[in-house]
Amino acid sequence: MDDRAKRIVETAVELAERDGYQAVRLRDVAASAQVALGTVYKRFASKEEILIAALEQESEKLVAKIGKKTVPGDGPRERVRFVFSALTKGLLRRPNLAKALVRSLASGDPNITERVASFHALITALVMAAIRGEAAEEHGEWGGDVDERERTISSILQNVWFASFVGWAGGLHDAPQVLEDVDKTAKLLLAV
Amino acid sequence: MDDRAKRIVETAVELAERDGYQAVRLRDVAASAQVALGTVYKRFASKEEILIAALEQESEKLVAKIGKKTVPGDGPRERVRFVFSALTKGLLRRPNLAKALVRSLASGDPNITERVASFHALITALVMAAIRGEAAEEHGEWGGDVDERERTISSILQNVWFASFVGWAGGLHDAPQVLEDVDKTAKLLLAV
DNA sequence: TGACAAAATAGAACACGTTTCACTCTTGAG
DNA sequence: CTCAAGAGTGAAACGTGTTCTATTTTGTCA
Repeated sequence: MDDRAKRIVETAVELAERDGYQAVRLRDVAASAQVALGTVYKRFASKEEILIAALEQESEKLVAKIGKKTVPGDGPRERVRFVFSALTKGLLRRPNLAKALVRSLASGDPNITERVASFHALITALVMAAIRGEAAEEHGEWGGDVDERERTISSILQNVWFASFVGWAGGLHDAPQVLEDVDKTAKLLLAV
Repeated sequence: MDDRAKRIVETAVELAERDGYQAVRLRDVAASAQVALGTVYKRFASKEEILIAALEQESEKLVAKIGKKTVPGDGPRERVRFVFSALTKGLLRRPNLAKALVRSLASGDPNITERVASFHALITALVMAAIRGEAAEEHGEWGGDVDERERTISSILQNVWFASFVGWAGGLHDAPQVLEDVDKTAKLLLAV
């Protein structure tokens, strides 16, 4: 990502953080990033793509912080709770931004499918590492020893988290509920 | 819902079914429904609200069909599978419509929170009935005997289904995967 | 340094959701 | 039957995402 692209994403993040999705007006983004509107569209195909790039950036930051060292906690359940708590709190630190990002994530835009998938993969790696009590850093090659059951459980937890997060974004319930939903699920799926 | 409102929703459904969300142009909806654009906005606050009304209508039809009689199947797991299968297939019969509806459901628009919640409740009732092996019809007053564990499991299954459905709508995976995700979850959460 | 292709720019233009307005039609109370 | 109030209408207008174009700037290479 070149300099201009970075400024564009950064500006979008600032606007989304301050006033939410609808406040990310591309003319404003362009102006704030000191770039022409045409340049914005040279870098990104749509508003959604800018926000997905922002999600990628933000989630990578978060995951880097969370996944760097071994997840603390005594058993899988506690570690899973830790990871989702960190993830949720990290995102909720800027609620408007989080809502805007979730909206893009759930937009169903076929052009961003790949990025959505990679976000999914990122979280899966994190959760699996938490279940096993490892650091997620080495998400490259952990060979064929991926337990199918663990993968399934990670996927379920992630789906529950995502759905609940979308619910939060839509005003269906508050933030602690998101964590509680994940926690209840973990209680049923993980022995300890 | 008066006559005009019905025509509006019906037209929106037709357009969404034919060519998806972006094809639901409100000027076209108005024209096709033989109504002025202002009348559309007298009935519905936004495009999202029209689509949510459509979702309500469609899901009520589906649930009526599914929930009328006792869900077939030998154990909770089989019955849950039946319900989600019917739900998923029913929606996938018109994929473009389904995608458009999911998009509205996940839009995060605060103005439709209540309808989203009631959709949620509808599915929950259906799933709980399936677990118990009852008909969902009497979702009114089944008193204080709502098993907390059953409610939690229903909620998890629903969340997994929703998240996976959103994934399908975004092109992340195909339709059978949605059912498989739910099924795997049910296998882990329900004894039989 | 000069020429030229690629990239950036300013700004107009278009599409569609949404709002507004001036006008007409329908309806129901008296 | 009359008429005021509300509902419906057609059209214009606005905001913002997206596209297009003509012009200028930039970076590379001879």
